[in-house]
Amino acid sequence: MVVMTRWLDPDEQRTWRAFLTASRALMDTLDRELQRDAGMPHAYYEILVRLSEAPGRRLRMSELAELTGSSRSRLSHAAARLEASGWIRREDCPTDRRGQVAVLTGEGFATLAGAAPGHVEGVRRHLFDALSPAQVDQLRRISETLADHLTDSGPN
Amino acid sequence: MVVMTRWLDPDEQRTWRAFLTASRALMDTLDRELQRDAGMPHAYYEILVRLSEAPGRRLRMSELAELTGSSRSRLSHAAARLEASGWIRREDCPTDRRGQVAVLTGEGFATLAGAAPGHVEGVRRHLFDALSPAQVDQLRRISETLADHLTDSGPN
DNA sequence: CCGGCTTTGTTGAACGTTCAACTATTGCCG
DNA sequence: CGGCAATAGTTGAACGTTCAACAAAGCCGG
Repeated sequence: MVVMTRWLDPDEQRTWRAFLTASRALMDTLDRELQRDAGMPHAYYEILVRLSEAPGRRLRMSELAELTGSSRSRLSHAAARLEASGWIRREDCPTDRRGQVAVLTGEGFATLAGAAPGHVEGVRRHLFDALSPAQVDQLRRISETLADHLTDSGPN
Repeated sequence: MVVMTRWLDPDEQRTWRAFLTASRALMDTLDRELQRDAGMPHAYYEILVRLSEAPGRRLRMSELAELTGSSRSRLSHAAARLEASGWIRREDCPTDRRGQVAVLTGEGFATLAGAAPGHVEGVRRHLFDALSPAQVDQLRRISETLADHLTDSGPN
């Protein structure tokens, strides 16, 4: 038999909408700041960050896609742009002839170093400054739970 | 004097990344589900929802933009597409000759009614089912705090 | 009532993402 | 070894968003 939809009760509704509003506003704000101050969207900033943290400042496209939570296609397009900006370079992978390795250039690192302080300020100002330490802790647990839950039963 | 950047401590770092991962994964998942089941992105679904809740199922473009947290431009483009799909219609505003009123069509309402159950299931499954009642409450407070904080000192 | 300032909404171009199709290579199982 | 599914990455088209520029109408002080 067809199961009746369990609609959201008023509290759930309110939570869901507040979450939507807040996360959208937060992301939009940080995106706009980053675009203004560093000329790149947040997604591209994240790519540079991940590369900067990797040994040799280099990562397989595949791993980079995994780490940044983006599709291979998205990363490919992004890499093309980042390469055109001179911030990364792509090399053939020595151990897998199908593979490519993205490498952060000096210029890319410098751009990142220039953008990071402002961005961190933004994250602090718009996120951490607004919350109590207890709330930060709650947010971490909630986020980790959700992330686990979503990657388990996954993209289906 | 130039103030040294206050970097994120390890806990904050972890929280920030978990939040990024979780909210991106959640939105991506719901977006994909909605695209698959109803042929529209989540942003457009929200527009239809807001219209369906308004008296007369109609709203000024301006208010609609406010409610959905989108720019006027974004809403204009979205409205053009929604109109092309036959889900909304635009009329001149009787009281302000500059204004336009977006009206949900019968077809739009029907599409929304068809999409809603599946979407609500998705929200329940991917968000509420993963969290304890206490966490849902925490998430609501956190989100409302953030939303307030972001609209106060605002888009600057 | 006139001049300028604001508000409303649209437009086009540039950008970023998605999706499906495609190539090239690798791994695997008989 | 030979065949074939799986994996790595790219591509182009369609879509959605942003940004700056714009037209049209309202508002408001003199």
